Amino acid sequence: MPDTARDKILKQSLIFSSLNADELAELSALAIERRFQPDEFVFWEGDAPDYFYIVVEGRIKVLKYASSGKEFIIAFFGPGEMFGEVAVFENKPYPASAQTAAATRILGIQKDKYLSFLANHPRVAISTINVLGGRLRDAQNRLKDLAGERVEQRLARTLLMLSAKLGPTLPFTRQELADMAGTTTETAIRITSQLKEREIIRSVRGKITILDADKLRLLGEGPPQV
Amino acid sequence: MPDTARDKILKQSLIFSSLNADELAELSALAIERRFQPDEFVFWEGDAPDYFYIVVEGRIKVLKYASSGKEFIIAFFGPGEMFGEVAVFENKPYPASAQTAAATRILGIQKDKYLSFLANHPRVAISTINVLGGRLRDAQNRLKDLAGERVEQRLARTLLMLSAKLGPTLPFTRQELADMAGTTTETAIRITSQLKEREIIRSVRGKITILDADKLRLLGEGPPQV
DNA sequence: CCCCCTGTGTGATTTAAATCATAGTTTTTC
DNA sequence: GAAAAACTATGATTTAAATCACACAGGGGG
Repeated sequence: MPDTARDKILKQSLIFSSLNADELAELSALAIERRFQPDEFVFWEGDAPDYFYIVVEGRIKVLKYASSGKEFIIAFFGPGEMFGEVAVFENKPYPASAQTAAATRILGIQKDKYLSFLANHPRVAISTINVLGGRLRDAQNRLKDLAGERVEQRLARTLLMLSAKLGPTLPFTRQELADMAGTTTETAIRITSQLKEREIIRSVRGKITILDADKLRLLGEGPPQV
Repeated sequence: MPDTARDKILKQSLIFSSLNADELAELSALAIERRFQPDEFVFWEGDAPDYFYIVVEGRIKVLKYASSGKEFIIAFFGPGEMFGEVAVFENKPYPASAQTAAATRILGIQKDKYLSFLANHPRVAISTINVLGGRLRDAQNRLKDLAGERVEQRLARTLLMLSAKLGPTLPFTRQELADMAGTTTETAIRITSQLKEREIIRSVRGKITILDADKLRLLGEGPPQV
């Protein structure tokens, strides 16, 4: 049973863009589709990794919990992006949980099937390496930020990172922002309020629009007192 | 000119273990060797990524600087481990600097040559995916720690992570430990002094030996007050 | 239509950890 | 073999950000 939306997503996905129609069909045949309501969990940290996933429609939040229960958001993923891959390529339990942030359709491919597909499609393996490389680069940047930058700068950089991917209008609450930047909701509210004051951002409930990316960049780069 | 030490390292390296003698020779022919004194820089953050590297002998420290100048150590790499790979697979400047931590020999392979080698050796590509997956997992764990755990726990986890790789005796100063855990030298000294008091670790200048990994794990996992 | 929950906003207080300061001790260097 | 540098140590003080506490607005669901 052909599903055009599904194949279109696969084709447009960064990892599979090199595949021709036949190969896409082959891949598509391996996949099963799952549908979720908002806020459902696709898997939990610690689960055995049977599947690796690609978002077809909607939004996935990947997160971990600190020992205090505090949530840390590793990333949001949208259509065409893969998630759950770390566990699969390592054959260890999922290192984080995945929760839908909206009504979401995803494609799941069984670990073993995907690994043999990879072995037979070197270009897909290379793309996978590229995607993982990019994620590793991002993670290392954030590590440095969390270890050495202050909250205001971390928030500024988080906003910039998000807008590089999603454009100037960001569909996140202050709480989500805080959970991505490693701070508290109150602090995130305080700082974004200042940014509104200075007309660097605009915001309505659950949405933040970046008005002046340059100023934000300045804020993120260095301490204001320098 | 055959170099047995060099070929041995390649063979033992996680990424190349699947290659046979011919393939190893092919790879070896692509590589050039570079030698460094301690504390020299192999590349700087922002440099154009011409080469990707494998450590033959010695130790490489990969690090980034916060805007304050504070150093954050992303990782140490020893014989058989690759570094500088993120930049190469993404064709962007090196996202971090690499400095030798001892007299060090490394093998460098030109980006383009390595990419075509990968394309022709799917098993190496798969191994690369595995290594990147592992590093991504580690990075995400550390992100969560830096965002949500307190310094004592971060230090405990840093020690455990290191000892999982290197054994119970760790060749690091308090300063290096601090730069890995995202804290200051003074704080790292204070906390490790407490750990010595409680006979969880032992230490001499520049070396830390873990005596009681279980207690350390307990410390790292949860807040003591729970 | 009203209630409730979620998101935003702000003030007061606390606290963990950074910063500043000083010193002893071991290793390296000239 | 003396001097310098690196590492460890510890006390006092400051500070950024968390925590606690309360209030209000708007949107969605019953």
